[in-house]
Amino acid sequence: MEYENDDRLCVSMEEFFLASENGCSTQRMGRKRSYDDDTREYKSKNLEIERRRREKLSRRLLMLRSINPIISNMNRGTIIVDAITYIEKLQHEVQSLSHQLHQIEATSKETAKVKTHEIDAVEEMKNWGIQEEVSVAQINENKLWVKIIIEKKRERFSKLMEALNNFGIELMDTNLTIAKGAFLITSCIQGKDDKKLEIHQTKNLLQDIISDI
Amino acid sequence: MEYENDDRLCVSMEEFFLASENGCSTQRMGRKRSYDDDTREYKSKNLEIERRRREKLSRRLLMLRSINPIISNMNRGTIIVDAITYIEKLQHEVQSLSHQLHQIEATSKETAKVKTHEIDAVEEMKNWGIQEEVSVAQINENKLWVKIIIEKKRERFSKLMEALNNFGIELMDTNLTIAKGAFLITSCIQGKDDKKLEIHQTKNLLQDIISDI
DNA sequence: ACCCACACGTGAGGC
DNA sequence: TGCCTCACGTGTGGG
Repeated sequence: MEYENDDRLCVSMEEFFLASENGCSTQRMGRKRSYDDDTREYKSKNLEIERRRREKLSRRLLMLRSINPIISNMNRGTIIVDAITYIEKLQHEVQSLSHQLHQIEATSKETAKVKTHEIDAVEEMKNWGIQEEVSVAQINENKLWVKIIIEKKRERFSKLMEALNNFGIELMDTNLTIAKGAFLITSCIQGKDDKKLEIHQTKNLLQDIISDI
Repeated sequence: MEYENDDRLCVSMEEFFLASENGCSTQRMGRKRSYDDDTREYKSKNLEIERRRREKLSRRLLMLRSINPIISNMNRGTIIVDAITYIEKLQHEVQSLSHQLHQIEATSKETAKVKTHEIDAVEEMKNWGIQEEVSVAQINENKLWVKIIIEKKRERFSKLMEALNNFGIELMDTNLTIAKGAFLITSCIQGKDDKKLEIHQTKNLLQDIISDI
């Protein structure tokens, strides 16, 4: 009678439990007795409120279980202990991940700190009257010769070589001279996999790369 | 916690029914009294076990609350709902962090993929009969001249320059030639802040650095 | 038969 | 006062 507005969404066990209880229609014995003797019928006023409270707590417990991917059993106790272990697992995971991330960030900050040591390369180049320059010449059908003079910047040489490698250009007998705030790079280059390199295209490519790094 | 020496015991079944029938609310006192005279003493056998169960569940709930930094109230219900929101927060955090890390890792994998292109530097050096070498010579009171021939490895030149910079050694007019699987590095060096460099110490330092990178 | 987990109704106590 | 939360002892169904 009191169960007719039971809109709980439960899963198998409890649902079955409740359903059987409903179907059997056996009320609790104490309640039944007090209901038979209808002269009294105390009913305690707390009954429905308490029932709502239990219901709400049950819903929340199921909610807690539903967002936990690791469930060993659907006992009330194991739901909580599973939640605890899951929270600990997540905490460790977050800690580990943020540690890794922080470490990576620290190393990048370290290199950034070193970068501040080399601010005046442009000034030095200007003082020595050195101009930036990109020259490309043909050696033979497959090979080109390049000469690059650029401002000295940290990692710039590595980045240049990497970029050329990514564009399918192979470097041979490369030479790098660092002096007076400038990089002087000379190298023979040729395309990988018999790819032909054209002089003007290559020069434009080099200038594009250099302006990016 | 203080329930161990709680000597309130249960009322017998008949007594419970009787109390319900009469609507009389004297159950707890009657319970104690029924324990005092041991002629009745039904005790239901489930009592202690159920008490243990409640106790355990309470402990676990407290445990769940203790590992949760965000607590709005220590109600039984709010503990659970706080745990739910905390788990969701942690899940989002893990997802975000792993996403960031995965992105960074993807870029570093890109560079690692490039590294596989340069596995045979040692072979090439051997084929050309090139030996690794570290030479140091004195130019004047403050300056040394160094010549280094080492196997070509990615980032090795940058690391060497960085290491020397960290050791307080300034490089001038550095020259790097890359050919036949080897790096040929020549440079003038001097100590920063008028620090004197000794030939043998410097050579040992160079060899230590090279063996590390 | 036993054991376990749950829902129940109720009184106590805090605010 | 009333409202809300909790612990209690118990009945009951499933394994």
